[in-house]
Amino acid sequence: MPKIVNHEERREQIMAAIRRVIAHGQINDATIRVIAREAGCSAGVLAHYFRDKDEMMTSALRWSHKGIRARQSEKLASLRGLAALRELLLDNLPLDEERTVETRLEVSYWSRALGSQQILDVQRQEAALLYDKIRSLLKEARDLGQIRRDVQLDDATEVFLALIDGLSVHALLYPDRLTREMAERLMLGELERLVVGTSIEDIGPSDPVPR
Amino acid sequence: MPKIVNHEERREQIMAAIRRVIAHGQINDATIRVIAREAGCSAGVLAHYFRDKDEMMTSALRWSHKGIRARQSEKLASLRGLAALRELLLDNLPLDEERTVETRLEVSYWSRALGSQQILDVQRQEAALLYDKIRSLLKEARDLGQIRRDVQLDDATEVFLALIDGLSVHALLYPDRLTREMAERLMLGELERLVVGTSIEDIGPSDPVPR
Amino acid sequence: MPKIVNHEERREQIMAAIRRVIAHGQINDATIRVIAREAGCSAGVLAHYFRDKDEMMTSALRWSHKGIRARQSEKLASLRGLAALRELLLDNLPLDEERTVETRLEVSYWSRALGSQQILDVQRQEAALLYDKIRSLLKEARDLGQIRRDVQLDDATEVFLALIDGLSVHALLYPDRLTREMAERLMLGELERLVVGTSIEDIGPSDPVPR
Amino acid sequence: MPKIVNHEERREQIMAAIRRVIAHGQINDATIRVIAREAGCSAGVLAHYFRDKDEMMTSALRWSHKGIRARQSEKLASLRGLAALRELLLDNLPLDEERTVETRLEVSYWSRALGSQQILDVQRQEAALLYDKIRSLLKEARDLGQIRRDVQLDDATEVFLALIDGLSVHALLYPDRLTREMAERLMLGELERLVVGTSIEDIGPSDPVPR
DNA sequence: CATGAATGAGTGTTCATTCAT
DNA sequence: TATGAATGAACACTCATTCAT
Repeated sequence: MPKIVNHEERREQIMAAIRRVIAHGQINDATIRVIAREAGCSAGVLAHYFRDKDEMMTSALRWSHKGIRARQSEKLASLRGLAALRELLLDNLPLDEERTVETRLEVSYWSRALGSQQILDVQRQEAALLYDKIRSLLKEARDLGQIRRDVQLDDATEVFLALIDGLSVHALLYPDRLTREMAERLMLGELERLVVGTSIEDIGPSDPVPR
Repeated sequence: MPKIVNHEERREQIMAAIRRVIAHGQINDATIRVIAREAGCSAGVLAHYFRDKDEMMTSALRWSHKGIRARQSEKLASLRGLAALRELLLDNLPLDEERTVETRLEVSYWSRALGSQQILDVQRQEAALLYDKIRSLLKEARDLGQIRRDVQLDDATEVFLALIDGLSVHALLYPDRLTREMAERLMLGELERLVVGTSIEDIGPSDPVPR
Repeated sequence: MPKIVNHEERREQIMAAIRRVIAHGQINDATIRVIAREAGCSAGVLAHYFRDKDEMMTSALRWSHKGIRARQSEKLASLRGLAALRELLLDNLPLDEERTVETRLEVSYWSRALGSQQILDVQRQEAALLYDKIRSLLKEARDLGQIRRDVQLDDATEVFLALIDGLSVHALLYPDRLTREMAERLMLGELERLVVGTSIEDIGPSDPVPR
Repeated sequence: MPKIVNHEERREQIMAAIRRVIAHGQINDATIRVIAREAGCSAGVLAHYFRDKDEMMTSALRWSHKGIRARQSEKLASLRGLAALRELLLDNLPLDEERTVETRLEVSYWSRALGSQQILDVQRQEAALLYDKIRSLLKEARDLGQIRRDVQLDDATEVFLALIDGLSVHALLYPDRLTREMAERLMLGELERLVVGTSIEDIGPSDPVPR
């Protein structure tokens, strides 16, 4: 029998290497050779696990999205409505190292998406999932009477999505101006505006996560 | 000093070529040869006007910023307070072809900024200018009694900056989801929230620009 | 000795795969991986049956020659002199799919022979066998009084060998110009020139093979 | 002004290098780096003169054909009919070093033609030119009463083409068996068969060229 | 100033081969 | 035996840069 290798596991090791490379520098640094060195293998081995570099990069993006979704699923598992929305919005900000890396990756791929339909599709699809999640949580919160009845779901969703990416890119590029604390506070402030009668603080502390 | 005029003119032709190249495809397509062809000159000539490619790309970014500032200066020349702020916020959205190209360029450079201190500095500096402008207009509007007294200037400025880039990147990548009209409406909606007693419509129509 | 039988059987499967690969495309397409896939086995297995790729390719050529010889032996088993020569000459032309594949293989290896003494030796050896066979059949035909007494055996043999490969390569590369029918007719015409007093048609029909 | 380089001259230098590389070894040895070294320049420079390697190889083949045609044009300039035909047939055999190199090149490309429509087209086109030339000279010779009235032009042309390539490939691969002298003699013998009443020797000596 | 030829490092990719399992 | 993972060199090609003209 041949050397037993978990194919998917190996792919993930390589995708993790891509992630680290992009996290350290810029996406253009992610060459086959650099990725291979970061993954601790030779350049040729990458060909066993990815058709070509495009698939490697696209897969790395999808894999990052998958990880984010898994974490958010867990975080939101026991939450509903406003509390869940609050967790989701904050989780999409680069408030710790892990999420900062995710944001770097995302921003890096935006520029690639401008020239690659495939990458654009991956991002569009993921953005649509986030859109749906936010919108459904907004609706749930409204149905639960946690936020104002007159909130326009579609508009509010778009604004939150814009704030997520806007605050994220600014916290990433200008961390001295927009600290993690400020980003979190501003996002919570926007959420509080929708809340009926009560202050956002009543929802509970952000960290640790309320359950 | 005709030489200097020609020199700068030639630089601008080249930077305009870079802009067009990035507008068509992605920033990685902007190679020396492609830029030279787009500028209608030979590849070697670029070396006379720029130290190296990094300076070329950085200069092209600065030049784009300069053009944006010039346009906004003109638009805001006869406006004060809320009306001026409104113009400024809308001008920073990709609501026409020209500004869409500017947004493409900006987003493209974000990914470069993650690996280049020089580009990062250029963007940080420009962001600081926009920050100051928005904040001072917010203050002016508040002093004029156009917006609520309790508006936190720094926080509101950050939120508007986040909305600018968040709505911009979404309008750029997902134009089917976030149309230009929606982006404009959502931005105006956020501004309206700050206005005292009156609706945003009272400020005047967006197009033509009120003077 | 069943192992040895299986071993040779496996070798033949692989060599048959090489033949099919070359038949489809060009000899440079015959990579280890492609051959393995065509043979329905893994790439590594080939190392068990051939020292290296050179031996694989050389063996495939030898195997093709062996097959051709076997077919011709059978065809000529009950023939003598002119009739046998006629069969042999026609069998060396790409007049059906099988022999077209053989010709593709042969022509492909010519170019390899220019850089590989080993392949050159294989081809030289096979060419010598064909030379001897043609010459001996010519002599037999002459001794039988079927062809003219003044035929120079060596010269005529060389001319037939040249016609075989010349007509073959042209029928292969330019089938629209030199059809199979023309190639067969021209070869028979050349043979007829040697025949005494009688027409080549007297020898008998070409298909089915006279016995 | 830039360094003045005769573009076509430089292309020819490179194509000559390709020719030499193939002449020394096999066509697969003709890699970009080897060709560049043989041409005495860096690998990158080849990109200035050829779109890609395919164009390089195809151009080298066309250039070889062009040289052959030029030589034959000169040789045949003052000849007609049988004498011209004789010169043409002999010129297409590898009877000296120059023509041996040409033959090596041609045989090498045959195998490429099996997988490249472009190369096949180049060869087919050249073969068609040679076909036309031989046929027209045969007709001229027949009209001049130099060869038999009953010669079938198309058939005879095909036979001569087959002999050219057949004798060439054998003289190339098996020079010990088929010497240059034999190849020449056999070709002349085939031509003599067509001549009326007279021996081929009456046409004149082969070298020097009769004028 | 302008040219474009030339360079050489670097790109993604392919491939024959080796080897632990 | 058989596997297929791994290697590392070689491949064609691209690119920013240099420089003689």
